[in-house]
Amino acid sequence: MEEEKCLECPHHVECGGKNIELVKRLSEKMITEEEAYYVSELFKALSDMTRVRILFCLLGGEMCVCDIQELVGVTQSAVSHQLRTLKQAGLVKYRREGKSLYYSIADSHVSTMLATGLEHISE
Amino acid sequence: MEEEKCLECPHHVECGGKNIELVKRLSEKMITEEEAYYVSELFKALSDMTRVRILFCLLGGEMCVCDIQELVGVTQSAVSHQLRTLKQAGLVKYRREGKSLYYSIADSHVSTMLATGLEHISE
DNA sequence: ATAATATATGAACAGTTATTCATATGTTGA
DNA sequence: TCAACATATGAATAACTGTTCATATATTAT
Repeated sequence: MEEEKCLECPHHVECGGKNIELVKRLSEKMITEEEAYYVSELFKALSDMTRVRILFCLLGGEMCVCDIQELVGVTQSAVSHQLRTLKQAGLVKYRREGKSLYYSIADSHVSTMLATGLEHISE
Repeated sequence: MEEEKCLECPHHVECGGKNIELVKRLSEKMITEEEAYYVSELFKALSDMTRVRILFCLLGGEMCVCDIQELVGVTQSAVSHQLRTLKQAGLVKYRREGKSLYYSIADSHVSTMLATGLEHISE
């Protein structure tokens, strides 16, 4: 079999070369490094058990920090640190009412991701 | 104002006590520790830039390791390690064809989560 | 059987992360 | 202004994670 050498990606001659077109096509409309970074940062905010539990609390409606602390069962400081991470990732928002801060889910994407994640592990 | 002491959660007398009912109701149908753990592990698998880029590659269809390596631009070893993480999280599956292993997205939940994540950061 | 190719794996190191502790900030009522 | 409460923040530490390097396994062709 007369093998034709591929100058651009010689590797694929070895690999069979079948996917050269696919690879080239995809690499053009591939997600950018920047997008991939932000997406991974978003999921990183969802990658901790305490934060997941906080978010599932908030699915029931807005809640102040001390109530979250009560439900999740970790220290005030830990909750506060984690809420900051969630806020920075755009997953929660808050409003002040007197001495208390009421946190809530930022938008419907968050609920969707949590629901989909829960579905996925239930299989 | 005559304050009534709450024996169960004295804390909430200070916090206003408004949310005692909410907290109690939610804590019953709260996500379990086990579920929260698995959900967080799932998102942890999505929390790395390299793995996100791999998954977005695979949205275009199944692909062998060397093609992924080409598109993502990291070493073979790194791709392989990350594919293992993705496989363990149930995010990808694979089939063998000759010397090559063809990886693909495990199910529609994965595409949903990626799409929702990408939407979320685009705002 | 041997060589070449495709992929996986284990160990090690550098970088990152979650919690804890102590303390600071902001709000309310007296 | 002061005390009490609700929450945030900074530093420190222990645990975890991703990459690299070297090597192992599996498949195919000769």
